[in-house]
Amino acid sequence: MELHEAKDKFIQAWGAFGSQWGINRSMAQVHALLLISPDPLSTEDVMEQLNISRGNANMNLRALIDWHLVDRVLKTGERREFFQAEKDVWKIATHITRERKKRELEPMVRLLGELKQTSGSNAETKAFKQMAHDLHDLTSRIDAVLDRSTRSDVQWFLKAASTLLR
Amino acid sequence: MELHEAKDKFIQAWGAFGSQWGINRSMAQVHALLLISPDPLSTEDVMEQLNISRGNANMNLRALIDWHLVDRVLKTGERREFFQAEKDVWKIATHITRERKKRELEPMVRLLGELKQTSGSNAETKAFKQMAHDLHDLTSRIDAVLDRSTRSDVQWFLKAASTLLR
DNA sequence: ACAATCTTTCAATATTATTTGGAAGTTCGA
DNA sequence: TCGAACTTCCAAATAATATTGAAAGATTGT
Repeated sequence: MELHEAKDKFIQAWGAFGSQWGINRSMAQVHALLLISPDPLSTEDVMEQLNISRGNANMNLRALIDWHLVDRVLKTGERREFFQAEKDVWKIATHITRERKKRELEPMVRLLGELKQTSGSNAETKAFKQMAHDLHDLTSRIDAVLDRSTRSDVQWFLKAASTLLR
Repeated sequence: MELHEAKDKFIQAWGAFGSQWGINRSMAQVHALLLISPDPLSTEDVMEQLNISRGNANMNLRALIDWHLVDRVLKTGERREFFQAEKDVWKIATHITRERKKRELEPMVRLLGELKQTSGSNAETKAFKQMAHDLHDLTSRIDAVLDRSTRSDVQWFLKAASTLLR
């Protein structure tokens, strides 16, 4: 396959994949573009290559910086900023995981913790409390794991599971 | 907190959570409603309690059945169907994981496998191939783990990680 | 076979999310 | 301080997605 075709497929696929996971298509595409670019790109480069507006490029670049997936880079003698993606897939995975944990998992754990103390003891309330309890237990365990596990723990787990269990 | 307030909060939160993860709000809300209901509900019950149309209720119930998150139940002497959610949180997690693996992860692994063989050897192509290779490696490891890991493996991992690493 | 009751489909509509593009803001060097 | 070069903001436009509701399709008991 030719490079430009492959790049294009990758950008499209990453965009589609992202939008199935609640990340907007452009943000995922900008990320994809930076991921496979050997050098940092300017806002204009991103606009051109993806055919998106300046505002859109800017907003998504900022969001990616927020997520720690992209860094600003200054080139000496250049006024404008350049952007460069983190290329280490483990760091990418970690940053995405941490960010979503903070934004989505933690609030859910907190809510479930409250809900499992709902007052009452009829069948309906019992079913509700049981579910809140079980979900709280699962989500808080996951939360704890994400807090404490390191890259090497996860690598070990993935390796162990994918070889030992073969 | 009162039951009806708690139920409502849970349904809203589950709906919002779902939509951040690419699952539509109604599907997640129907799921939430069934999760906390001690008895199976009919389509009409779902329509009333969530204020959604018949078509919408029906479509999302079918989708939940597809995902193996909800079962049809027949009550003797009743013409219509009732619906009941799987209540075991581990089974819920497993079914969601398996389904998303099949729909999203597997196609991505396949694509990356192709892309990492792109022809060429200049800096741009090399950067691209490297990224495709790294992502393929990560995603296929995750894929392998999801294939082989059982409930008890995961429970063990979560427990070990959340207690030993404390 | 019919009527009653329930389920499914789908085109129209409504809602929500994303994108645009121009205006305002910022920074830097002369 | 000014103007050039760039970045950010945001209201309006557009696009994508979800929902409705009425009609068609099934199924069951008589």
